[in-house]
Amino acid sequence: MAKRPTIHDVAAVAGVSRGTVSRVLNDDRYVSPAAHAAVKRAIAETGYVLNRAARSLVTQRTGSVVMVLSEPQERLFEDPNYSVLLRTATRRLAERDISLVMMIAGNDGDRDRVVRYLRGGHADGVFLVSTHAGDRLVDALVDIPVAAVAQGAVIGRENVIPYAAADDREGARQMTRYLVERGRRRIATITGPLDTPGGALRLEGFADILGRKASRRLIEHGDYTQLGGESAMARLLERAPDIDAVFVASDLMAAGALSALRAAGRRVPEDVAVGGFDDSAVALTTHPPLTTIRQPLERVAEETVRLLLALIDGAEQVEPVILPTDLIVREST
Amino acid sequence: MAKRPTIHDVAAVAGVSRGTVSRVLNDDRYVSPAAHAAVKRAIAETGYVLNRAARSLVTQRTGSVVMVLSEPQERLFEDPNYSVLLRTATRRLAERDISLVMMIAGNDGDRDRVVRYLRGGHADGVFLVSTHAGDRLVDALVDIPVAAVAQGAVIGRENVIPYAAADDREGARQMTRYLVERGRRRIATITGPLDTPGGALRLEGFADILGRKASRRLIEHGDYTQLGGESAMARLLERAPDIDAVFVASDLMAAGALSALRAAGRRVPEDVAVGGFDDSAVALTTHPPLTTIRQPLERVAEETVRLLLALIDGAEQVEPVILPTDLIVREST
DNA sequence: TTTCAGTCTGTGAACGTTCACAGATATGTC
DNA sequence: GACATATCTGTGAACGTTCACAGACTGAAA
Repeated sequence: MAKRPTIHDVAAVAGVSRGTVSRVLNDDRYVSPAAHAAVKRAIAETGYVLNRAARSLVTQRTGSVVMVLSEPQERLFEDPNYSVLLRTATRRLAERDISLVMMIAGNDGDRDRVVRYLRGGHADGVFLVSTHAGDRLVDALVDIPVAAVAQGAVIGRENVIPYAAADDREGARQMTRYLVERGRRRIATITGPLDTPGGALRLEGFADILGRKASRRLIEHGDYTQLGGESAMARLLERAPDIDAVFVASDLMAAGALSALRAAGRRVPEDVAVGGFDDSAVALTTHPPLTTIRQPLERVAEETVRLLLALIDGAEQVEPVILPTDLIVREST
Repeated sequence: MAKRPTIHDVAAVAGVSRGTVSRVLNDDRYVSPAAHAAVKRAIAETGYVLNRAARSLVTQRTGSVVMVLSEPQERLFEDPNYSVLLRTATRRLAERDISLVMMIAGNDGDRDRVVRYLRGGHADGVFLVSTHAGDRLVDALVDIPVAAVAQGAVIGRENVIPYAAADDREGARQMTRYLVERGRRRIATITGPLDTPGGALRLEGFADILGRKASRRLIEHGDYTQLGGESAMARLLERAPDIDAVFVASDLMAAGALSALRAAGRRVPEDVAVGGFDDSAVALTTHPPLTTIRQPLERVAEETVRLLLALIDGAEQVEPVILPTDLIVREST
């Protein structure tokens, strides 16, 4: 197993100097066509691959960004949205030869690890996913000279961390408006945790349409899990047995709500209409299939990456991006 | 924004030499308690963080591992198993201060990128996920001096790439045996792609129990997607209308099968019993909830990581690990 | 012919570590 | 008391790049 060829080997084969090879590698100006060709040929011949560590050492850039999942285990486990995010971000970054490092920040120990990693300059940027309001990590971030963006607003830090997100509030309005138009009169909602944008903003959208009809009695909170949705629905039915529709802030919770309704002997959609949010894969496996709000997740991920790259490239400031949602009507309403 | 402190700064503050600091950093022998304490204090005081690039340059180790998803987009999108894998691997590796880099190898261009990355020595190990038989990447891997393991056997390369996996074959036997015991007489199956272990081995397990009763007529193939399961079920019903049970090689496909059965007016489980595989989140959202085979995915991921770490630490060879599955009975059978 | 700007190339120094070695001190054995 | 051995510490060199600089060559303008 021969040693890996270095820039010196390439230079020797091409009959030029180290510097010229480096210039070719970095697409610098001022390289003669002849030298350029010779270097390219030498690279192919020797099978040379650049040593990133060596480059990093002098440039102070790493060519990598960290995706931080600030989420307790359970959700990550259930939520299929992460996959889309991960895949899209990996792809887009790979195009720029930037690699994506995964980190999980479920507890304070994890968080410290992330902070240490970033403080050590091991990454050029951070990509926060599903970060909750008040997350210490976000506060630590402002002291670290690293580009940072979030997928979905970080509640309370909207102006600190740029983000791309679906229009949660308008999406919730679309669904609520639709339920009203279908003649539903007593519409309840099951929200997500209120320290997440999906929790807070979707509730706001719901309230936007219903105004004072959105009474406390008709609002119940879930944790984005199926079981959470099920028990929230049960509580709702007990407190307000006369509801004829419910807007659930995620498809997975909606699946749970369907079980609770079935257990209570309510027919969907005849007795109670159920609207979800996400248009994830579950929306199709439930019976009946869910009417829901589709988020352009892939585009959200793409835009988030775009913002991050802009910051890494030196942009002083970037504007948040909010993308429109679509109402998808199926049989549950 | 002051410059980041280096090992020299720490040495100066602690009143020792570079070498001693390095020894403390690497838990080397031969450091006096006094020096050790002084260095620790200096590290805390200066806020020093090790520069990995510099270390990498001299040690030829990177402290990172690549997880390669060799999968076309669609599956990744739907399969929730990835999240478990990703989370568990990230956690376990983080404990050893090894970071996990994500790469996707959906097409040949991607694959070349991965090969180049590994050939460049940018990672100490590779973690293959859901690699299909005949994947060029695997062949390229043998020429590269990098530790490699797979989650799930790579069909045809079982002896080349060590792996950890659930006992697919025995799991399929458990389910098939159970269906037989419940008195089902005409049992069909919907397999996964036969170039994946989940496709091939689960079919083998099915055939192990049924013997010659597992006729071609009763075997249909899917692609692990819900839609694929739905159309496979439809084909099966057309070809063999008298079946009274079906073993589906994944929960997601089973969800599709349920739709097809409902569309054909068959009751589940009265007319046709349906058994899934995976015990993923979908198994609970379907109606009725699915009887299925639980895979110890978390342990599979842990074991895979363990094998990888062993190889990185210099083990010459490691043995594959196969973990037992459990039958989970719900209402679909 | 001289001067100048533009193009191209090579070279030394630096980035922040680890490693091998050499030297110094302490501990034990005959 | 002499010697070997174990423990501890500092130092120079190396890892493979990039960057700033200096010098050489070209062609055009004065």
